[in-house]
Amino acid sequence: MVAGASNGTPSAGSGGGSVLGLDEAGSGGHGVASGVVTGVALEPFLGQTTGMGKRRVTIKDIARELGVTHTTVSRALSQNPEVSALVTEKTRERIKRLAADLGYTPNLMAKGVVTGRTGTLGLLTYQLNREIHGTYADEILKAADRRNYQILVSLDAGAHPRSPVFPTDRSRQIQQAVARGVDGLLIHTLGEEGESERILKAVEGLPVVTFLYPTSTELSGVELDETAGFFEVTEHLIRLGHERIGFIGSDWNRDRAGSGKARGFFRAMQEHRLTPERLRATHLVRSGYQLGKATLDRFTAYVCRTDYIAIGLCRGLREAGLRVPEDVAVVGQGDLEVSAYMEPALTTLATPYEEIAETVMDLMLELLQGGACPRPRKVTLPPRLIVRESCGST
Amino acid sequence: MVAGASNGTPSAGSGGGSVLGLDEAGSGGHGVASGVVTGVALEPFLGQTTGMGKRRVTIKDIARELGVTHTTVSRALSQNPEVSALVTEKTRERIKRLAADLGYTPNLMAKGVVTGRTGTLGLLTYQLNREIHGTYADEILKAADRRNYQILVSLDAGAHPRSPVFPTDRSRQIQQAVARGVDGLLIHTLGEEGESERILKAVEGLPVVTFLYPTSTELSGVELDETAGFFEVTEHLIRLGHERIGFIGSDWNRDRAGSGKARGFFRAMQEHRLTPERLRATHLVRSGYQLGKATLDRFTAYVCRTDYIAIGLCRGLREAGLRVPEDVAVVGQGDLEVSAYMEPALTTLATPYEEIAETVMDLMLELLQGGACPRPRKVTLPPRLIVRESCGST
DNA sequence: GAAGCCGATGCCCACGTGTACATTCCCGGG
DNA sequence: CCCGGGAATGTACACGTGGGCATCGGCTTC
Repeated sequence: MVAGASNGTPSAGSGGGSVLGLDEAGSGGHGVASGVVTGVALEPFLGQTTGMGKRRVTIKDIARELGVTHTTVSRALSQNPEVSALVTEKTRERIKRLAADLGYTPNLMAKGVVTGRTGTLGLLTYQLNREIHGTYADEILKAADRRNYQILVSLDAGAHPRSPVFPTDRSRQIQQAVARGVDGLLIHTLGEEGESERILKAVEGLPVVTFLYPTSTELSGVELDETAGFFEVTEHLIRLGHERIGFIGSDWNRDRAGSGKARGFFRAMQEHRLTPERLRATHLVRSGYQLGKATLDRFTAYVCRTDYIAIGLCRGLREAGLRVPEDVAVVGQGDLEVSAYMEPALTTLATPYEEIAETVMDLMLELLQGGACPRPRKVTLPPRLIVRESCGST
Repeated sequence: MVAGASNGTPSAGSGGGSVLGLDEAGSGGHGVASGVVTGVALEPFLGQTTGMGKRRVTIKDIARELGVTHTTVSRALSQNPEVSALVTEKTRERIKRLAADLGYTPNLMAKGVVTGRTGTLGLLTYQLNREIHGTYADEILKAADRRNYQILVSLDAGAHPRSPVFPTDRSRQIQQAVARGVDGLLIHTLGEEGESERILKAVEGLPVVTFLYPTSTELSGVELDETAGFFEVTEHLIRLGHERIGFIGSDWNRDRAGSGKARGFFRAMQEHRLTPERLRATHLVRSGYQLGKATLDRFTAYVCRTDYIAIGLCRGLREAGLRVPEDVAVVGQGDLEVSAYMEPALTTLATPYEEIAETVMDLMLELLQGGACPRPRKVTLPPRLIVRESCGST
């Protein structure tokens, strides 16, 4: 069935169904049959191996060629300087030379069986086509690469696309990663209360670092200090002379993502003896847009939960006859790629992705070296205020 | 030293030194000294192993407990029905039961050492925070998951962020993935001419499937039939009565991404005896915007290389006093998440991400089973025209 | 009743690598 | 000259799993 029509005469215009064309997109479950332990297969079933390509070069090959034992070769190529010092300078050079000539690459699986370490970490994350999640993944991948670690990515396919924080049971993904032999797990945003316990149970003592919203007290994690960020951004507006400032938060009660942001806003307002007021937006651009058209001149400034909402809000306000930033100030959060290109360019709280990723990796390495899980550590990083045009500088 | 300020009083604009104490944040190369083979370390150097948590349960444990040999346990838990049938129903049940109770998870590394297969594939891709790349990654991950394969992601960190198709030497990433023991490699978009040979050399006979722009004749790949897509979309406009249609393509001569699109457009125009005309946009939204404000009523319809350009164009046209779609029709390509929410909602050529991912995985499995690389196969899939509002239906 | 056969299981080795311990070699001090 | 000692290398085993072959027991078949 694998064969596309590549000729130039396409078949009418797919006009019918949903505008978005999501048509219950199928390609179902692929019939996972006999689960061994938990009812899910951890690995594909590979028929009999048909002698795939040429065999890889091993240390034994090098040893035979040079008339030494594989032990000597192993030592000569060891990453550990103490060990590689055990072999004569001359022999070591001969070995390295031949290894390079033969194109030897160490078999990390074999190494993993022996040492129990693989140099691979599992990353549990959500849909990568979301700019934010994608950026986190990017930075984690880069940070890991700098430390010579590789990343096995597991997508939480069970998460509902509509809600960015939707708890699902990720123990299957965890189990797969563990079986594959990851040294530790990096987890993007925990789900509901029970999840940390489930995770801890599933990983069996493996180091775990969470990021973004790590609520567990038992797991190490890096958190974004949204309270501090929204405090700062609110103060920024107050310094600019605004007094009637509205906060556009989430309408989702269970969404813990909103609470820290609201807290920072409220705290700043109260500290300056101003009355904090809160609006709610469902999600994404459209919601902000409607709000912008409706609220008119009740406020002189808005603090938005996300850039998405801020973008929609700006448009709505403009259509309602208000100018941004001359009449109304708007700030967002997240610093999307488009935010800098908006007119006016959006003032926003940027997430320090790279710093977070670096910290996540540092915590992980710490756990990895510190042996049997020391007390879990929490790190909180503040977002960075990027002042552009949408709140009228000075 | 790792301790963020989590109280509500942020310390001025976070301008000063690094909050984390990472000082000179780079955390550079991690002191990769003695490259073994090519001068880059393939693995992190892990000090001596400090007895990490509790030992995993192995088949030997199960065997000892039940008074059988590990061989019997291995067979009982085998994925291969022929093999597991070798064990008595009763014994098999006892073994499975105990395995479940003990929380046994197979050590896939050990399995990998003996079978030469790991059930892991490497994915070489570009920055994931781009919606398009992220979506490809998402769908590849899902398709792999359905087949019980796991994905090791390598980012082409060397690629320049400005250009989506920037050739860099990815042999290091490939080498790492190979060492880690992937069964095959999925590669997003080849770079310049020489790259396919370099890749083939680096993988040493490992199965490779490329997607999006696979130019090599030696590697299997799944290609998007942009020519057919742009032919279809152009015909669609012609059917709606348009005659003066402009194509907004790339200004980058070396960008092979543009050529297929242009070809489809030109072919459709010529077939209907119309004069094809071509404009060039640098990149992204702004470029389309400027074009929209400038060209005025030279055309009644525009075919844009990407949705980004189409979005900018719409805005530019509107500011120039033209209504979309009443005065001018606009179509894009890519079906971004926002495209459906624009006003007017954008008519566009959607990429069949899921279908592509499924096909990529099918090709890969074919290579994996077919043994020593049969002739490389090419599959070409057409994009799907999604008719919304921006070209005025009927 | 013996030969043959098949089903179930055990024994042993292999995979590629790391490492504790044993061995060899070389050199200097007595 | 002998012996101690350290440096360089080899030997042997381990890691967890899979598979070829041997073994053992019970059944059928003549």
